[in-house]
Order: sequence, then structure tokens, then C-alpha cells
Amino acid sequence: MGEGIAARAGTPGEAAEGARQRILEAARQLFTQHGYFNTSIQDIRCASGLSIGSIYHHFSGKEEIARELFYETLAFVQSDIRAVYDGYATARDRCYHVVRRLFETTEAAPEVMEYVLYFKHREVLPREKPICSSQPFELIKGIIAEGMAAGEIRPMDEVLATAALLGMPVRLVQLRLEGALHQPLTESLSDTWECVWRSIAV
Amino acid sequence: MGEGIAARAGTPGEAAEGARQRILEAARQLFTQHGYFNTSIQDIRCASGLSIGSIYHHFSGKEEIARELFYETLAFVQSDIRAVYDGYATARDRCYHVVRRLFETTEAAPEVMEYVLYFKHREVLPREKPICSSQPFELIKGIIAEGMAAGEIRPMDEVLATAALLGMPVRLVQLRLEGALHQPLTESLSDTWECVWRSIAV
DNA sequence: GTCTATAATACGATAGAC
DNA sequence: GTCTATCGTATTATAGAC
Repeated sequence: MGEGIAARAGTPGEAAEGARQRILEAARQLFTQHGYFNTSIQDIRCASGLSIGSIYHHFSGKEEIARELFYETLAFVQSDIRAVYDGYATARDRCYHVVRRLFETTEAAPEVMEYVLYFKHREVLPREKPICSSQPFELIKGIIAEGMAAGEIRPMDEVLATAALLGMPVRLVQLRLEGALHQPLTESLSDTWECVWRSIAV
Repeated sequence: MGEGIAARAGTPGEAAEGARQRILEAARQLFTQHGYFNTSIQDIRCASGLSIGSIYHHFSGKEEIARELFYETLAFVQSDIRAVYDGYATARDRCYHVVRRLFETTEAAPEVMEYVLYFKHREVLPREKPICSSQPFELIKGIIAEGMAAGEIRPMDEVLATAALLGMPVRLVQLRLEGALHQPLTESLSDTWECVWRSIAV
């Protein structure tokens, strides 16, 4: 987008958007590193390079920053899964690439995955729906259901199948983020996929 | 554990232990229900029926209460797994009963499982080792390793196999605790076990 | 829009009587 | 061992100049 008008800091337009993003970026990093409750507005101020007043100009408070990050991250995950759904036709391909993207995202943008997995939404944002009943997971359930209808996946409870598909990969992502796995997840992809697909395939 | 001497409240001996336990019980419930950082010492005071001073007499502070609960819970889980290890001989039986106990404990003592799964140890007790590298998980890895040596479990990375064993069941426990599953987990045991064992069996 | 200074409060922890 | 009263501090949020 345009860049001619606002060259100096403090000018309106995308400079303001820049400030917003700087705040969100700093907050995400601090929230995932030290936890939401161990992060003060002062910490966000230091990390973002802005002032308290500026932060309160853009957000109503710490909680709104967390909520904004939550929706941003949810949208990111959702578009990822939708891209897989649209890009492949069989349940097998779709499931495989969901797991693959999960691993790739963990390696490429660990702070995003960290926010998704470790952020205690129930504790910080108790009014939001839990992530497991959100749209991304509904998409996964759809993939599973179509796979059962097509005879690719053994008939069973959809929730069970979803847990079978994501349980092991998510657990590995957690271990990787905790530093318990030294290899990149992508190197374990084929072994992981073997386990996952055995568990739900006909 | 005599009981004759101290009949009135406030008397030393097991009455003091009773106070300790009342504090721990109240804290566990509040921590899992509203989160550690949303629970104040005042809240624990109200729920336990004791006074601030009494709480600080038994514990050095809020963090020590959390640490105490952490070790208590860890010991509980560990003895559970050890009982399974000692009670069965094959990897198949051991793995099955680990999953079974996981489900049974979730139904019988959800507040314990909730504490294990949802308590953000890294955020509250950053100095403790993460639960994944603690003794209970070492026990599981042992079961897996013996199973591979005996030719019951496909040869693969032990960490991967552990994730394959626990990933799906743990995910289902989470869903159950969040209220997303209305059936008791024990009713899904056989289907879950089918998925799990397919994923790691030879 | 951004800044500094400050108000208001909630919290963890302590002191000291009983 | 238990209690009440209180201290010191950290934190959120606001007020008002620029």
C-alpha cells in the first residue's frame, strides 16, 4: 500500500497500523514466553518501544490485546486448513497435508503455534468458545466425515477420529516447542503419518 | 496416625495436617476452576475457612501451595502407572491399562486430571522440569522400549511411539474435561484402544 | 496519535496479639 | 496454630499536555 505520505513517525494512516502491529507482535512474544499474567503493560511498552498512553489509545486494555491475537491466530489456522481442504480431494491427502502443515508451521512460525497451544483461553478469555469447538476444528470434522462416507476412514465417532488424527501430531508439536525434541518435526513426518493413518484408515 | 489426643480444632497433630489438606484442597479446586493467577490468597482463605495468617503458617506463599499440589499429583499419576507396569507383563496389556486408567481417573477424579493437564507449570513453576520429562513419562517410555524389544511394537523412535500411545487419549481427556464430550470416556475405551494399538502394533 | 505523570486498587506478605 | 490489622508494592488504567 502507499508509502509516500507518511514518512515520519506519528503520522496517521499506516503508521498507526504499524504501531498496532508492533504492540500485537510484542505482546504475542511476551505472552508466549512468560505467560499472559506474568506480562505487564509496562513489559509490552518496553518491547514495543511505544508508550503506555499509546497502547491504551489502540486497545482498551491487556485483555483486548489477547483477544485480538486470539482471533488473528484462529483466522491463520483456519485459512491453512481451508487451503488444504480446497487443494486436495481425498481424505487421505487432506489428512496428510493437515499434519504436514501443522509440522511446517511449527518450524516456520513457532510463536504462532505456541500461542494456539499454550494460551489458556479459558483462563484469559473465559467468554470465548474453546478452540476445539471453533471453525478450524469443524473443518477437520468435515474432512473426517467425508472420508468415512467415501470408505477411506473406518466408521467411528467423528470426535474420536478427529482425536486420532490430531492427538499424536499435536503432542509432538508440544514436545518440540518445549525443547524435548531436537530434530525438526518435518523429519518425523513420514513416521508420524504412518501411525496416524494406521489408526483411522479402513 | 493416632486420633485420640486431638479432638478439638486447633490442636496440634493431625488437626494441623487437616488444615494443610483443607488449604490444598481449596487451592486445587480454585486453581483448576479459575486459574492460578485468577485465584488470590483471599479466595483460598474463603474457600478453606481458615485465615490468611494460618495459610502463611503452613505455606511460604501461593507458589509453594501450587508446588505442593504439583508434586502430590505427580506422585499420584506415577503410582498409577507403576501399578499398571507391575500388574501386567506384555506391552499390549500395559499400554491398554495405561489408557484405561487414564480414562477411569478422568471420570473418577476429574480435578486431578484437570490439574495435570491444564496447570501451566512453565508459567507458574518455571523452575520445575516439564511434566513430559518427569518420571511418569520415563516409565511409559520404558514400557514402549520393552515392547519393541519383544517385537510387539513396530520399531520407531520411542518419543514418537509415546506420542502415538498417549496423544489421542490425552486429547479425548481434554475434550471431556472441557465438556465437549457428553459420554463418559470409559464408553469410548474400546474404540480408542483400537485406534491407539493399530498405530503402534507390528 | 503520542507522551509523562499520577490516580486507584488489588494483591502478596508480614507483624504481633491471643 | 490461629487470628486480625496493616504494610509495601506492582499493576491497570486515566488525565491532560503536546
